[in-house]
Amino acid sequence: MQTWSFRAPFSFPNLVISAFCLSLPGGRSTKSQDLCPIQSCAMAETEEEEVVSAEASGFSDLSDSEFLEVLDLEDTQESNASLSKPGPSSELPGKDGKLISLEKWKRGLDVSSPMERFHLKYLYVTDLSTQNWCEQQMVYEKELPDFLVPEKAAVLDTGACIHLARELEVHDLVTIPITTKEDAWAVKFLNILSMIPTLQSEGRIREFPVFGEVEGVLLVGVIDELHYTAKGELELVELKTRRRPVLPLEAQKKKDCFQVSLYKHIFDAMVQGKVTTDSLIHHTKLRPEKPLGPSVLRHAQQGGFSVKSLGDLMELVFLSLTLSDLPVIDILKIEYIHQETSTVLGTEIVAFEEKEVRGKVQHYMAYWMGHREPQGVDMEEAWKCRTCNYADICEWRKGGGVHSSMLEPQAKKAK
DNA sequence: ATTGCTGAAAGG
Repeated sequence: MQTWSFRAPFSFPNLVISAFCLSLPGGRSTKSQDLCPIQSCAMAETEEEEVVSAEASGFSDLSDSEFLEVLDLEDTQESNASLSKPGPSSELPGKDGKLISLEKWKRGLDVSSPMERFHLKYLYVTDLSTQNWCEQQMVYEKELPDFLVPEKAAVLDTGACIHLARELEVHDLVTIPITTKEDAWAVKFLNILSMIPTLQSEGRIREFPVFGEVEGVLLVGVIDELHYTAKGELELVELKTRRRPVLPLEAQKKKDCFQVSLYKHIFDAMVQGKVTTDSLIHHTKLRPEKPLGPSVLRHAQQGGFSVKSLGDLMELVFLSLTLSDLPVIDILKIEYIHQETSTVLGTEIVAFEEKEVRGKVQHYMAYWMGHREPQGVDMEEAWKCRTCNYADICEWRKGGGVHSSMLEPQAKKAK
């Protein structure tokens, strides 16, 4: 059983409180809720769903988080073997008839795109911002998911916890049991349907889901906060919490700017009606006619939406996005705050450069579509390797700034 | 006749 969080407006009727059902045997949940002391306090148990509210605050220490890292070890996966071996492998056609796996065949020939190789239907916005930091590192993370060193994990957990606390300032979280991906998307859509009117009436929402096809790939993300300023402009705020009370380096800022630029790119497309249900269905392979689960249906009804299928819900979302007088995002703001003290370390107002963003996205997607090899960082940014888990095995480093699969054997430094 | 398949971000 999985669960998804419905972001319930404080005015939402008939909220039920309930037990948390997360029981992935052997798996690790990365949900911030599970780590965050604020939530364990807030858990009350009655029937079937759970509401978390901001009232039970008072988090600060995160000693459980290291413990959770241990569970991560189960997450292993096959190590890549075929990558360095171009050309047909042992599974040639004809041998014992017809049992050739097309997938393996293509993989052996190195024909498939990274999207196919990693079995990805879509990418997260943060995949692309990580790619902006170091493409090669991002590839290794997909290829050989590794475990964060505990200290790094603790910083992430603290950040997640602070974000959760802020989210709970503007709505409750109701955990909804789901069984299918259609249900998961339905909850996402219900969140959108309830957030749009909230933004228009109250002027502020947090954790707004965005999605849209960009350069042929579906991108999915969540906007930290959207609000209207005193002047009536729509402002996006991305909060970045930091372990140390210092401003980020330029490379970090660049990555964060790119992240929020992507959000605007996608959000604007959504409210302009450029994100179609057909495109979404095409990429996600969702089945709009598949019946929704009972808990999702109940929540839809509670929200006043008379829908029977995911397709209905998608239509509503499309209409709500395009007919609610939502403007495009006027201002992109990043706030850096110190984790421990909440001191504001700095604020960036990002100038949205559409052409530049498009160019970068095209370049990044070219990798995902299999049109080019991944690249690591330039020499000047080799300092990034210092904190990279994959530095020891990195083919980019071995090649001295060129992917070693691109090097001619003889061409290697004749000294 | 059968469906494999993802909460995104968390920070450097």
